[in-house]
Amino acid sequence: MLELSYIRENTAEVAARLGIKNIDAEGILKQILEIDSRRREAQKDLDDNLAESNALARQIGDLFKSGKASEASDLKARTAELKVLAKELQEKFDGLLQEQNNLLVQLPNVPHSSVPRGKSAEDNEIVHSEGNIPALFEGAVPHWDLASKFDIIDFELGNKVTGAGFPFYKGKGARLQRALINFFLDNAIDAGYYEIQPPLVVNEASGYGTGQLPDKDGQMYFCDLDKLYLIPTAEVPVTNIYRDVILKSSDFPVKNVAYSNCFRREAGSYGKDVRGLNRLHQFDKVEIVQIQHPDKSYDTLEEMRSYVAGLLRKLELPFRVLKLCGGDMSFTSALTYDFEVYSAAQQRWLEVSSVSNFESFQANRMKLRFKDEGGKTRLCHTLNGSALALPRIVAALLENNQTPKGIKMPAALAAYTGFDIIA
RNA sequence: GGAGAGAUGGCCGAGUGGUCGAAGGCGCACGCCUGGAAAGUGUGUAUACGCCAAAAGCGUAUCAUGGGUUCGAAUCCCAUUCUCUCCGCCA
Repeated sequence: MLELSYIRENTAEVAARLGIKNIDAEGILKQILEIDSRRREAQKDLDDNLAESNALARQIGDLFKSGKASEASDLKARTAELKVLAKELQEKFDGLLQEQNNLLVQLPNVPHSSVPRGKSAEDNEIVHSEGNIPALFEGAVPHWDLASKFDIIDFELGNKVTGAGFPFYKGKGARLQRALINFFLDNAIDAGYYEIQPPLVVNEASGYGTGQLPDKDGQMYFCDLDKLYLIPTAEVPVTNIYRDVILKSSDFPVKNVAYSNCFRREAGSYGKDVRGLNRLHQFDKVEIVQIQHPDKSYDTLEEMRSYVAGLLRKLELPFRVLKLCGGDMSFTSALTYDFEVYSAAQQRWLEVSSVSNFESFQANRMKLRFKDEGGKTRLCHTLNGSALALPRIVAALLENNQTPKGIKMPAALAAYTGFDIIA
């Protein structure tokens, strides 16, 4: 959620920046400010009323103590009037505040000034490419065929036991998963991240804190009986650790890493996008989360970007980095880099990581603040990124490394898998 | 799941109807003391919103959450949530 004071002081700029996300916000901004001035007026009236009531209550107390009961009764008549009025004023104020919040939560984060304009994924800017696209041998097949050929991932079994999008990993497939998780966690720890194992379900306040709620309600699995949501990413519990927290400047940077299962309903997905491992309802991901001083968050974003690049390099996967255009960015992000690996048999780029700076957008919702050098309480900046999401990495590893003799593992992984070929 | 106890500031903890945003302690910050440190000592130390050009200052709200009683609620009543103890069940 954007800060009201920021909107108030930079209205034109907010409107212009939201234009990069193809949102015509002028109307809603105007509405917010109009309600804001009415809200403040209502608050003034209410506060004045309550101040008078409080003063009278004190007087009545004093009069009672000094035995002047009749004078006290006279004042009581006035407090009764004030009380009726206070209720009305309170309702008016609450209504306006509610109205204002309803509008505020609809506004997405303001994109960074470097974000390119654009409508869709077509308009994303490729800022980096690396690695060679492998030339596959005659008879190379997509990963879903490799999965069944070597019996390492079983989609049919998943369909039977649970449903589409919930595969079983078996034998060397399961070990490869476990190896990747450990590989990613160990790398993160070496880079200074603190490992956390979070709960896989969260309450409503947490969903709201990171911005999944209210606008992405239908994308999360929900346990109705207990009113809990299955997490779509570890970002949700790990960032919410800091909900309603005031950090010290010396706490920066907070660097956390968490491995978790992720659950996504993926309503509305279809076609080749969901084939094989390309889009699952349950998958594994290692997520890095940082909390930073506002002045340093963009340096941190670059640091995270180069960290993720390093992982892909070690895995010897060809990849490219995209700076997302306004139209393709998430609701909460100010700047996002997507990492895509080339999956050679499908002959397409697959998104395996998304690294974002949310600036103070999440922090404002969560009331995550810090005391700055001058002792002032300010909102922190939050960032996160996948490092990495497993399924598409597995897809690319299987496809790119297939040979007539089997699937070779990159050297960096062999120590973790305990084997160097799936045959 | 059954029975009971409880929820107060960063932490501990006092407070059972009035001047209580809240004693005291710890912690933290700054100063004094010291060759330096420790100890000692002094001062300060919640958050949000509003008024004000701004600071100072002032106002309002907040003692788990939401309602209620009262001129007045941390304190009384009701509901909800959570925590702890005992019993049961259990990886």
